[in-house]
Formats: sequence, C-alpha cells, structure tokens
Amino acid sequence: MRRVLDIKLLREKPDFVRERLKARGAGEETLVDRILQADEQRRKLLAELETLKAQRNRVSKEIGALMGQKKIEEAEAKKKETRELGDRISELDQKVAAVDADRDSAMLQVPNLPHESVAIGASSADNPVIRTFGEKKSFNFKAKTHVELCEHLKLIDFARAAKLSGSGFLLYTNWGARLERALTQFLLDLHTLEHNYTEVSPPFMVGPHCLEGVGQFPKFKDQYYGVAEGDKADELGKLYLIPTAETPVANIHREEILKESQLPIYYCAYTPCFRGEAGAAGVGTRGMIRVHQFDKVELIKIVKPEDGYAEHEKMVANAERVLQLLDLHYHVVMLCTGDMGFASAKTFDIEVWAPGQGSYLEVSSVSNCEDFQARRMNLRYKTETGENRFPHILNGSGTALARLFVALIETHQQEDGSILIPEPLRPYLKTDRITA
RNA sequence: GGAGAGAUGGCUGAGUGGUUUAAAGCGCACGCCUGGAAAGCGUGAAUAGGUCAAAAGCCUAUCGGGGGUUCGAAUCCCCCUCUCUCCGCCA
Repeated sequence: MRRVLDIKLLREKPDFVRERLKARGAGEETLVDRILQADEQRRKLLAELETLKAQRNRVSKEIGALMGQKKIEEAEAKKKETRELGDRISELDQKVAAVDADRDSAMLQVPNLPHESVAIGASSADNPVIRTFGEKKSFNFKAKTHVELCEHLKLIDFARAAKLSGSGFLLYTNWGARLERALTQFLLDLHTLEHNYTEVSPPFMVGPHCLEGVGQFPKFKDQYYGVAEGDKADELGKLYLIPTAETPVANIHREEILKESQLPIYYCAYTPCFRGEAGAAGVGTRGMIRVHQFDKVELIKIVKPEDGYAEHEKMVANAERVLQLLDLHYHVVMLCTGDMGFASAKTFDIEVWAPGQGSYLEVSSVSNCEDFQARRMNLRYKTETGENRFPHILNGSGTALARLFVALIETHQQEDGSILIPEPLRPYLKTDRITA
C-alpha cells in the first residue's frame, strides 16, 4: 500500500489539491477525480468483501470446533455451505486488487504540492532571485573559457574521453584530476566538520524501488542508465546507475520507524552521478556543463515536519558556504511553481557565475520534499506520545562538481593562463597555483 | 556459480492443517509494594485498511515477498528475495 499524497487530504480537500497541482501547470489536477473515484469504489467493495471474510472466518472456526468433537457430518455440511462463499470472496478480491492498482498508479503520478510560499510561475523565467553574493568578475585581459583553460593546462582530455565512452564524458588528467579530488575532499570536510553532517558512501547502483521512493520513478524513467550483469537482457530493470546520491541516501531508512530522538538526521555523501540526458541541449558539444557522468557531494536531511523549513534554509546556507569560501559570485533563486521538480514542495537553486560562459550555472538545488518521499518509502518516526508520523526529507547539492570546477577555473584564471587557487582549497591541492 | 540451512512481534524463541485470540523468556512503559531502589506481583504495548462526526468498539489483512491447495494456512505446494555455513571464482 503506497500513500503518496495523503489520501485523506484528497478526500477532504480535493479543491485545495487541485488548485495546488494546477499551479504547477502540468495538468496533473485531472488525476484527482480519477483517484477519488477509484478510492470510493474501493471502499464500497472492501465493506462487502470484509463482511464476507468475517463470515467465513466465523464458520471455519465452527467447523474446527465440530471436527474436534468428532461431529464429522455436521462439519461436512457446513463446509459445503461455505464453499461458495470462497468463490464470491476471490471474485471480490480480484476487483479490489484492480481498483487498488488503478488508484495507486494514479497516485504515483501526482507530484508534490508546492508550498504556499513558492512563487507562482510557468517557467524558469519566473524564478525570483532571492539573494546575491559577490559580483561578476571583470578581467583586464581576454578571459578564456573553461574548455580553453582545460586544454591549455591539460586538465581534461576531451578527445580521449570521447574515444573511451562517446560524447558527454570527461577524462580528468594530472592537475585536473587532482583538482577534482581536492574539491571533493574540501566539500566533505566542510560539511562533516563544520556543518555536522555524517558522511556515508552508498552503492552507485540501486533497485527501482529506490528511484520510486524519491519520486524519480515513474515519471523520468528515460533519464536513467539501467545496468545488466553481463549481456543478460532480462537483468535490465533490476539495477540502475544513480542519477544523484539522493537516491540511495534518502532511502537509507526506508520502511523504518525511527525514534523521535534520532532526528534530525544529517547525511552527506560523495558519489558520481549518471544521467542519460536524452535530447538535452549541450550533450554532444565539448565542455563540462552537461555531461553523462559527474561528481557531486550531496546533503540529505531527515527532520521533523515542524523543523522542515528552518532546516531547508540552513541547508541552502551550507551549500552557499562552499561558494563563499571559494570566492565565487553566485545568486540564489527560488524555483517557481511551474519549474519545480516532481517530488519537491519548495526548491532553491544556487547558480554560480562562470565568466567564460558569460552565464550562471546551476551547481546546487536544495529542496524540501516535505513528507512526499517519506510516504513513498514508508519512512516514519514515532513521537514521544507514540504516534507515527512521516518526517520531512530534504536534499541539496553541496555542490555539483563539474560545474563548480568550471566556475572556479574561469573565475580565478590569470592573464598568463594559470589558475590561482583560493586559500581554503590550497591545503587540499597542495599548491596555490596551477600552471601549464 | 555449486551444495546445504534458515527468515515468526523491540530482541531471543516455541509452534508442521482447526479454541493460536502466535506460547515462553528477555527487554520496555505504567501501577502496586518500598524510606528509596532491586526483587516480587499486576497491567499495557505492533502495522495498515475499513466502519463511525469523533473516540471507544467492532471487522479485515499482515509470521521475508508473491501465488496456489483448503471450509480454514505461520504450518502443505510453487516462484522470488534476503541471510548464514561450506566449496568455487575474484579486487
């Protein structure tokens, strides 16, 4: 049994649910009627079915008692009487299962409701800028793009990466590889030592239930890489490469009932992220902006509902801290209702300025999914009073690496083509400058 | 990959077709007892769904998951998943 949105909310406030879904602008509000209809039919059938089952249980018990008393004939008579009950029951059972399946599949397609504080809008053009740090870097020389810098400093070998895996993959070389590793280490240390996250290192492949749990299935199935052991085609669908560490990490406690005292839980994790990005602009062109595999340090929180939005703000601040320490100009935007992800109730994106691109790059997306994911994965916690509740689950990039790499080298490039390393990163890279 | 054993409540663990309403123990909560505690005694305690304005109550389902046999399944049959032991392979 999956509860995605609370079925009770749908029953009691269908107009509210429709209105909130409509704000997303994708037409999911039409699912509400289908769900309510199936739900009503289900309950009607259940009432009948359960009455019959109760009757059967009663008679079966009587038969048992008669058998015990060796009253075989009376028992046989009752058996005959009950036999056709079984047929009615299995018939109704099948009907209920069908209605259940219909209701659940419709409910799985319903996205989360936007929080009331989210700006109404249709697309990314309507996302309000919340705050800004630093300013666009100006150069008194002709600034290079990250592709030029990577080639000049031999940080990335684009051509050989394509030889290995096709377009959209990166081969980091020498200082490029070391910079990537230094950044990863820097991010993990920052979040574990200063922001109190517990580091975990999860599997990079997960079963479909994990994707469903965080709301990445069933909607975006074509974005993922399915893997098979050997060439066995029938293995496909058993495991998927993770598109983000959110997928395994948010599912760590699925189907558990946590103690209230265990909350809040803070996890951070480094993983590579694999994305099909079918048809997305940018894949197939050279560069690091949109690739099939990139590194990321992810932040996950499991918190009490009343703390959800305060924790959300803190998580954004944790991600912003990365860019502040690396002295990179960025702004924070709030995703409007029409631009939010499927599972999210409220999302802030952090976009970092990349001078060579002349544009902002999304390096972090911080979402409060409220109890949407917890319902899908049946994760609850027990309050002091013994009540089981769904926690809020939050996720945020802290941050995505390939694009951070781009912003860093484009921002801190020098006239001679070298990269000046920001002070906090030097202990990790063990140099203050990357030169050709 | 091969062979074998297993999966029962918070935990240990009994239960191989019918008053099992899942024994017993441990642990937990509350109460009695006590100067206070321990011991002892007693009580309570799973999850979901349905019914109800709501609660109580009642009903249904759940003994790893799914299906089957039966009037009736923790128990019998089939499939799957996972765990353990041994062997093989392997960083």
